[in-house]
Amino acid sequence: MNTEEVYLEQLNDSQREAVMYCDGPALVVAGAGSGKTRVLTCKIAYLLRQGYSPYGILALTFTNKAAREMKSRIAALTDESMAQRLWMGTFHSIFYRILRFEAEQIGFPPDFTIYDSADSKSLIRIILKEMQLDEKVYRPALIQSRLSNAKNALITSRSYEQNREMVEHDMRAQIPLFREIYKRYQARCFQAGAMDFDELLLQTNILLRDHPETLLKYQEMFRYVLVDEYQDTNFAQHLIVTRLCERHHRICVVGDDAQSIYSFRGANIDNMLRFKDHYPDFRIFKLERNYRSTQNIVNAANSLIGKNREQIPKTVYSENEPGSKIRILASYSDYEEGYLVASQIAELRMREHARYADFAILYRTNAQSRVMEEALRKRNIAYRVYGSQSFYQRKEIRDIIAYFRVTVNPHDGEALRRIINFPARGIGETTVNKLLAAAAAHQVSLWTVLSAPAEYAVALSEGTIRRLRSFHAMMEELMKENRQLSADEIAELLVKRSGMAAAFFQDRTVENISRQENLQELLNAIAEFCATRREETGEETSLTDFLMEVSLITDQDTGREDREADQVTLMTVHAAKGLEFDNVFVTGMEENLFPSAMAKDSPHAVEEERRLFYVAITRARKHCTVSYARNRFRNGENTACRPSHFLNDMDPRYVDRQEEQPNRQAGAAQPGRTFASSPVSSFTRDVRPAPSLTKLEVSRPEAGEQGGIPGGFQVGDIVRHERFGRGRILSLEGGGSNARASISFEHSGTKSLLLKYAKVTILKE
DNA sequence: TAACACTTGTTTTTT
DNA sequence: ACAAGTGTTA
Repeated sequence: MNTEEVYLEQLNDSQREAVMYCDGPALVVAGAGSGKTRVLTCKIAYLLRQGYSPYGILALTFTNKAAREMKSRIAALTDESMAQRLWMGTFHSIFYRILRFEAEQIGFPPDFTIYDSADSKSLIRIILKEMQLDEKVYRPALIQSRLSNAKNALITSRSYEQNREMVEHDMRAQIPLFREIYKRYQARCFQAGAMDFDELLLQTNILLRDHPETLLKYQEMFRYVLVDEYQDTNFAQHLIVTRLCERHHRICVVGDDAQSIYSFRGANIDNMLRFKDHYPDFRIFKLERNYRSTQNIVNAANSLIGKNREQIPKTVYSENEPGSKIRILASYSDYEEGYLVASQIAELRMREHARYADFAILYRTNAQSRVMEEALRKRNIAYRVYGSQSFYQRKEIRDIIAYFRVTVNPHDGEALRRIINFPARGIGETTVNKLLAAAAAHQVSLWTVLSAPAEYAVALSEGTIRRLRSFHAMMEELMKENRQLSADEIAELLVKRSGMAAAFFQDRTVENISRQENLQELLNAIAEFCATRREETGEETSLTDFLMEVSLITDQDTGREDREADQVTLMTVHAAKGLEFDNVFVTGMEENLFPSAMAKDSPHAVEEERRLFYVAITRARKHCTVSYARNRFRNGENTACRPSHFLNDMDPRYVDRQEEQPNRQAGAAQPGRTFASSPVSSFTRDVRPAPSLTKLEVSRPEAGEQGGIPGGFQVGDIVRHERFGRGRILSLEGGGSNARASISFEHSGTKSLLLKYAKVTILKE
């Protein structure tokens, strides 16, 4: 190992093996906090050192943010230009790029734009209206998810009609016309030169399936393929990867089945579980040592996930300090929960000299952030809420981006509809409806009708025609100028010409000022983007290029991390995946909230919720607190809640339930009250002693099994246990991870403890 | 056509 | 509680 490969020394054995095995398909099962990203980045650096060209490496990540982070870590290991040249990004962004390049082959214009889910929903509603279907029966959200499922399964609108299973399902679900909706939806998207997220993956598959020479080109181009978060890939993504690697088999996928939490988006753990079927010559690497969390946190999380049936056997362990147990915080109401969490944060911060930035409050649904925010504000605790309404979801930003889209691709119907009368220019609903009807009747785009209303027999008043013409002329002019200008220049022009700038200047209300600021922020972002590209590549950035970046940006990526800002982080558990914090509060642990009520009747879904809870707990490095409320304000009314049964899924040995308060109802706390009558006790009663103890032990790591007693314990040692106090070791039995000690405690009697878990320290030998 | 009040549904997570 | 969609009025 030469000095250049010094980074390999920082890896543990299994990490290093995973990094250095490059001769065939590799499946890396990476437990939470096991250094997965490190393995991926080191592996890419290693490949580069082995002589792979950066252009020959395709690395697919789950979020843009993850890609950015990995890039910068690779840049640190190798150099900036290497990292820059890698094909690294999300499935969607990489294949958007490729599809634009190959657009001709799939019959799309190279400047095709992206419909985000709001666009796609609004298109669905237009189609429903057109077909005169009742939105209560054909619920747009349902249609949308069904569309997505079909596309993820690679069922095109044409094959859908021939798919008996699908069609019969729709009959039963009382939506027999779904296939017609699908057909029209596809036709409209095609006409608009637009693809939704799922279509990107579907079309990529079609491209690779129907054009063998193109497939071959990319197979040879991507000499090595890596996929992060493989457990979250759906069938369409899985198939793309399979196709790209089917010749050379140089593939490495990394994932953790225990953290698969996106099945609602079509993610399928089977992709990971069946990796061996696709690549019989594969090797599996398990990263089982958790470097992130204390033993208590890891053990509690293990005991929880042990309740799931479907999983790859693995044994995550920690050799960090035992740490404190998972604390459970019970409160009377969501309001009180907020108060308690805020107090705990303040207290812990003082005690541990922590920063606010070391804290995270996690919840199942975005709606829960409100109460927390309120509580934090009251205590003057700085915080930052992630998700909810991201920058790119704001109306003014969406509007200006719609202008960009139309400039690049005027047939983009959803974008055009957004801006046709914004800012108001006298083209009202009636007019738009007439244009839309004509477009549908003649099977052309809205823009085409707008360009020549008379040709499509649209009856309009003289004034309306004039206004349409003026709008049309303005857009044409912008499109023309766009050919000469770079993205930042045209953007600025657009803001002025469209009248948006003026509209926000009209009256200086608070909202308008904020809108203006947002607009300015976007312009700054574009300018920065262009400047960076100019520096890096020496080339000008077109509006199309910028749009490509921006269309696939999501909340997850907007995390413009002010690492400096000392703020508590508030986010959903989903959003927290991949992150870590010293102190984590998992809130709202109640039945029908976490696990979600939606999961109730599907064991599958409950397991996914449990994995979600697992993800939540394993974000914590030092302290993890789990809280629930007995009453919660939901959907405009107060609802009584029961604690989540997931709380009982954690082995009580790693959980501290002493905060358990007798609940305060009228009649108040009676310490001696019979268990059966109290709601609290029904909870307490469920705390079975070490329910899965034996199972857990059996599945513990065999690492060091051959060794003797870990920790150097000997019979006769005086030890201290966090809970039981001082004691003396009477005898030792077993070895390695199964080593047990029988300890006689001064105050708590004699107990037999599994040394792996027990928080025992030697006082005197 | 636009502004306003009213009604309605809706909350699970998101590339 | 809230947002989005609908209907009513000027």
